[in-house]
Amino acid sequence: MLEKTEKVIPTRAELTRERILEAAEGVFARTGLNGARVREIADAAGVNVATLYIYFPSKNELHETVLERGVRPLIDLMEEFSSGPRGIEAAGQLVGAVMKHLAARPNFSRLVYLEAISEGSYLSQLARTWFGPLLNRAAREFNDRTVSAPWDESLAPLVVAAFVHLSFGHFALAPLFREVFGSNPISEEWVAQQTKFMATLIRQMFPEPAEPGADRGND
Amino acid sequence: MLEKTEKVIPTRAELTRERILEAAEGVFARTGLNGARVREIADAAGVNVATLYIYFPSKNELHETVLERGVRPLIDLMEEFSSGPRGIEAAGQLVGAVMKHLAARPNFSRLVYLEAISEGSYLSQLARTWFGPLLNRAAREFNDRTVSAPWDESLAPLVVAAFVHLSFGHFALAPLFREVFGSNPISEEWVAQQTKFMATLIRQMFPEPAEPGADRGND
Amino acid sequence: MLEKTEKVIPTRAELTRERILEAAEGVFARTGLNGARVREIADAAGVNVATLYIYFPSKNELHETVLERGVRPLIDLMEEFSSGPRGIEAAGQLVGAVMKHLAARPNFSRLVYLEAISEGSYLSQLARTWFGPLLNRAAREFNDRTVSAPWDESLAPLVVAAFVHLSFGHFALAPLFREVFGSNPISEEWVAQQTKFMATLIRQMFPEPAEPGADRGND
Amino acid sequence: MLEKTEKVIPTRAELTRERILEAAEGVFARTGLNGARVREIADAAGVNVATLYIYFPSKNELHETVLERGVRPLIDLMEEFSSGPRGIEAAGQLVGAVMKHLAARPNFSRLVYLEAISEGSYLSQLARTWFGPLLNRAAREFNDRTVSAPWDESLAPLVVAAFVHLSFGHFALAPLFREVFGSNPISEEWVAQQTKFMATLIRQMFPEPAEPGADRGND
DNA sequence: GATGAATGAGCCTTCATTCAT
DNA sequence: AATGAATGAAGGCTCATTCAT
Repeated sequence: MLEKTEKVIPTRAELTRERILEAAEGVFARTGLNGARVREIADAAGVNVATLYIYFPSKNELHETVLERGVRPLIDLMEEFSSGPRGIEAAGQLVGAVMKHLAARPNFSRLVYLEAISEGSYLSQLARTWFGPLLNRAAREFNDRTVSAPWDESLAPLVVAAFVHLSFGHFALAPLFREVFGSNPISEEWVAQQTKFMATLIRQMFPEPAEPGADRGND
Repeated sequence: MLEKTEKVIPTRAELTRERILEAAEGVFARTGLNGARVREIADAAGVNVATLYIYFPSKNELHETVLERGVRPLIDLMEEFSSGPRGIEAAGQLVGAVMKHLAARPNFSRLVYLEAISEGSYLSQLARTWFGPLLNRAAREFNDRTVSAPWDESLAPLVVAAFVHLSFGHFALAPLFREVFGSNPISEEWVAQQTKFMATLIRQMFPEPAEPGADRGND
Repeated sequence: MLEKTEKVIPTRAELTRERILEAAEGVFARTGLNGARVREIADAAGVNVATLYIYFPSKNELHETVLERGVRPLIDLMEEFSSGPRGIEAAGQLVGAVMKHLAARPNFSRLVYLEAISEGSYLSQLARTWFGPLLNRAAREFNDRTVSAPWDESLAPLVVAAFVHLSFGHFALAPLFREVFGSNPISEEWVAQQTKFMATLIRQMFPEPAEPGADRGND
Repeated sequence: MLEKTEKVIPTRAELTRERILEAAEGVFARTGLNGARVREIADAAGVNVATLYIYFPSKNELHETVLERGVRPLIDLMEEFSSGPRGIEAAGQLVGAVMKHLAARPNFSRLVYLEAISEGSYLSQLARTWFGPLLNRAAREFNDRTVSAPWDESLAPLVVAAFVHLSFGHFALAPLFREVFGSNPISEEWVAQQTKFMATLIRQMFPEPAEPGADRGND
């Protein structure tokens, strides 16, 4: 777990700042940077608009801070795992951890998608600090390991991208699938199933024939 | 197919209308409904703002018309396939056709994602007229057919959703992956690979070992 | 009556022009010059907006022409009477004739009021060509004739103004009184009564006890 | 009387609001609701347009508030008089009080006329809350009292309407009569004369035969 | 530190007017 | 003579942002 004991008593100002960020995340996720109204964020945070401007110099910077606040835990996660062991097990655990984090902040996935679709100014930062390192490392690992048809080296980017689609996309497109299937993709059960689904896919791609006794029965 | 020979000479007005729709699709895809500036759309279409309002009563209705124009071909596609044969081959062909259509209109995927993320007013229409019927049918077919572990019935929604992620998401997230991998996901090669990847996944899920002679060679 | 036999066959263009003027009068009366929409006038006249601009160079000039068209008969009326006999009988007849004309074009009274209230550009023209000559002559005549208390010379402008209020105001304020009294001031009966009321006022102000046999029967 | 001592120090916001209302009354009176430019009102009030919209949600509602602000004193006046004594004296005093109020706010008469002519949305409210009660009561009183020819019951609405014409119309048509007679109807002298004129008319209509020595010779 | 009040800039929309057919 | 198509110039209204208290 992360250090929860350090920040013992948050200042009143820190609380206000946090409330604003929380409110902003929701509004940005729902309406996008352009559609978001500062007034609405301030109202949702329970503060005056002028107060909001004491904490953040502009709507754009607030938006950026919201994104930063969202990736930071993911970066921590990645670093944690990148120093740990590799292999299918580790991959599965990373996927699980990411899914858990995204489930805790469903708005973040939407923010990332909005940023990507609109080619926002924070996109390249996102690519550089998280998606880039993670996906490239995963692709390398995929290539180091893959052997059997039908998978081959050229598929690496697609495969790792697929996991982004299945994780972030799961939360970003949740409203669509809720409408289509009548049940909420963000519910614990669905998230758990989606996580399991991704783990299954990993195992399907890397049969791990060498390790007897493990992961029997899948194809 | 539908009459393509009747509308030989489009009216000047029809051309203008089409130009506006085309321009609007691009702007909406890049900035979302809220962020889109009518002025920018008009400029991109090469018409005066007032002209735009001769053809469309409001920005919102223009947006809706753009979405309608995007789904209609997909609906046609679905109907065409729903009356044809079923099976893995057909599924693969549908995936291919959809990918081809999405590749031809990369903006449309973005529009769908934006609509889903922002829970726009057209989302339920999208769910009702296309995603709903298609995905539910696909899920049923998946369940009719699946047998072997690790796949089971409860996975059906996730699996069909996965194909949405891999197709629409491929185009919607293109800017991110371009940044990450340094090459353009919308390029013909990548689209072809992604299509093949999805077909591979289908075959992996439905091994079809029993039916000799059927569905041969579709890879 | 006025020459109706001269304009035997009006040109098609003349008819169009007349239709536009007629429509414009209604729209201007209801919404004022500023509030009037050229499109609405054209629609009411059953012509294209561009057509309207063939007949009238601008909305303002159309407005002015409408006003001109409205005063011209009144000017004729005044000239007719100014060359005729004077006296109470004549005054009563003029009032009756004016009321009849205003009743036939209830919109015109409104236009005059709108022009006066907004101090429109045609107001001084109205004052110079009609209200001025008529009211000043009437005031002079009032002074020539009045004798008995409580009326005295200084009241002349007020008295003649009163007749403007009671005639033009009757039609201009018709919507208010319709609302208040539940019956339509523009109806024939009410107009007749109002005319009679004004005649009574005239007689009250100028008792004419000396002239036996005069002013008989006009009540 | 109402508490005039309570609101000792008006808020800054209250002052701004009042400034806007004052400015709006002038602009609306001159140009009508349709012709009025919000920008012009704001400029006249010395505030930014956005500020205006903090106080009033729309131009229409501002207009309505201006009208309300104008009638309220008249309603107070009416209530005051309706609980007092009746008779010619009282009628004369009411007329005088109304004239005084209208003279203090000459724009209000114009607003009423514009609303009546354009059959605005506030007209029926005006009719219900002020003109209706007042005129109907006056008409009843007229009928209760009148006896002698040439006045008879059916004239009641016309007679009370006449007083509206002579009071409100006096101010609404002021620009016209200024142009015609070369002197300003809104000047104190003219207003005083017009008030006296109306009082004379009242006395003419109700000779008050009981009081010997008064108003001899008219009828 | 927080807020009520205010504003410049800009956005969606409409309007009077023109042009090509 | 008439019209469908198009436009420059506002107009009403909102928004991100600032200032005085």
